Amino acid sequence: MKELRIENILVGHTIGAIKKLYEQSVSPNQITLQKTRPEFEGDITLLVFPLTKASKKSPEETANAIGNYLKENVSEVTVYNVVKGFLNLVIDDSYWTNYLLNSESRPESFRDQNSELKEETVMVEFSSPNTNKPLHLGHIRNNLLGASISEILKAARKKVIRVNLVNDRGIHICKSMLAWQKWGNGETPSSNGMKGDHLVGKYYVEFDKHFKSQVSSLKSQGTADEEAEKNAPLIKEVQEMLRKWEAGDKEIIDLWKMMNGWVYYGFAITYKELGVEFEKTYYESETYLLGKKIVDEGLSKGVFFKKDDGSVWIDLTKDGLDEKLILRSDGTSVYITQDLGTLMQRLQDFKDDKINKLIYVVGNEQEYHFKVLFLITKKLIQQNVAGFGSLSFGESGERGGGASLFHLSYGMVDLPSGKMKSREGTVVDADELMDEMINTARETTKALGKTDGMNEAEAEKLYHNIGLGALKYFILKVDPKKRMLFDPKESIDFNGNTGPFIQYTYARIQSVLRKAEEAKLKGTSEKSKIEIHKKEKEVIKLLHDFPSVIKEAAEAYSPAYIANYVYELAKEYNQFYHEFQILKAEKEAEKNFRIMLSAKTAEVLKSSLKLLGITAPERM
RNA sequence: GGUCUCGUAGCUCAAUUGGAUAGAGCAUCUGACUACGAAUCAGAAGGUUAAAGGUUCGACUCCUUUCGAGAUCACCA
Repeated sequence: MKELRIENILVGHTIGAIKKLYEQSVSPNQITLQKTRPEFEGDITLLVFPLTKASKKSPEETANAIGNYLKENVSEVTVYNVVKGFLNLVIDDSYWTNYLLNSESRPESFRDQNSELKEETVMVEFSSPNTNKPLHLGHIRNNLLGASISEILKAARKKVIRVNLVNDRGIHICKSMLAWQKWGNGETPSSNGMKGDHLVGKYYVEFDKHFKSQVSSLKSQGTADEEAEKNAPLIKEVQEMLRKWEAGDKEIIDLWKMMNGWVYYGFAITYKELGVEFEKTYYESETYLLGKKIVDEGLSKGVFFKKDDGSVWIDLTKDGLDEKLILRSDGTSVYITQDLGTLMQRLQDFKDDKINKLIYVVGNEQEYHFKVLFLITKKLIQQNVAGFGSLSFGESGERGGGASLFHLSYGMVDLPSGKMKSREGTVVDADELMDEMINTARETTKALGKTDGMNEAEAEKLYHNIGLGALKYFILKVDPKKRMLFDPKESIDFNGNTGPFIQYTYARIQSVLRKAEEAKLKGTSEKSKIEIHKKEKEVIKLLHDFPSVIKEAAEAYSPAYIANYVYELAKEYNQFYHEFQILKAEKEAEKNFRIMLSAKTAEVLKSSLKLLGITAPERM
């Protein structure tokens, strides 16, 4: 059953007021409502400035007239006041208490409450690791964003398909392979106990070390910089290895399969630790050939053109860009070729799901790449290449506007020393960072003596939840578009605006609720009997905001909206908790009402945390 | 050099997309546990929103210029 929300009621009646009072019609988007600032009396404020065009009266006069109309016609509006062009409306307590009694707070329930949201199928690509090195902090941001946005979209009535794209082939993969072949002495993850992805990463660094020393010795013999980098024996060897790989050389393929196997085993552990899952994983090695087919067809239909050396290009000069390479002169594919193949593969695989939107969660360093990819897709659709013409995919990377391919471009995670670079060893390793967080959680929890009555397994699970809660919140609370700074020397906090703060608030409420149950208090309330206090109303108002916060977060693709909201709610509740007694309240009705308020708050805290991929512990 | 982002308290981040006196946390200082859980709460201090113009009822937000930081412009991914 859908409740009519007060905002909708007010918008409707404000339009009515303008019509009645000034014989003008205004559209709903001209009506702006906002929360009343705490220093003024009221719950909701209507901005009348935009309406003075219709009224042709001063803001104050207009505000008073509308205020009067709303008070007469909307039973929920009890009192109003006007400050400059701001019309502050007081909403009757019964509206808030009714909301509290009737609301449902599981994210799934908002699928119904947010009924104006469109139901559609969205594919979200994220993670997208390379198999030549372990995951680092940058990948963590990517994974957490992808996972969280998927949850948020689900709560906003979308059907979500999460996909990973593993970059498992190419020259960089061969570098690790060659280095292992030369200097590995048959070392394996089981022989030295190293996690597979870390072992392979070690040889990627090893390659670079030897390569650099070859380059510098060539340079000291008088070779020019560029020449040295092209002619170093190691680079020649690795190129030869890639050719053999593409030719299907058994020895090389076996080596590749073995080492990638190590990496996948390592990744699986990291993903499990992070709590990230996918409906399907794609491998570049399985889609790049399909990309080449698209290029062939595009060539014959005039989307692409061939240069004398055999390389294939697209001319994007009319679109304000450049000529862009699609296929190398030796016929091997590049990144963008593979992306086209993967796109087509996905559309085929999920034909029955009728995908409306595909979101690529990829860093902002690749904005140019996606601009090009989307433009190429548009041209392929126009020429009906590879069946693209029958699809509804658009070209736009712009937010909104019904665009079907969207690059969710997020900012880099920087260290105080600047950008992270794998080869230079200036990365914050994902596994190490998670371990550190869990250790800190373990130490802090023990120091606070919170493990009483827990067995070892429960305690370990708790440390994991808190450590990862801190890490996830730390990363997700920042606007995805903005770059963020991480200082490894300063450990992530557990106090203040943090994940554990919210988890603690939840656990504390659970403790109260357990005691309430022991005391056989039901937590229901006859709303009319009690007077609600300001702080209680503030909490209810925040609970009331939850559905619209989900909607906004989904539209902006921003988990930060959820993080900011849930922090606000936890803070507000804690203030209430300190100010009022719950189980020891004077009147029975107050007790029940406050238990109810606490229980609902806990539900929303848990639901919000879930949207961020964070677990709410029952005790901590 | 072309294109694109960004610049808010000492530090890390907010500001409902143009709305009221720019808010939080950390760090610093002060106070509150014999209490339904102190990973909490209350308070103090901290700002010419990089700078200068402009647009309008109203600008951290939009436009122009300057300064500063970063990304990108590969037969890399």
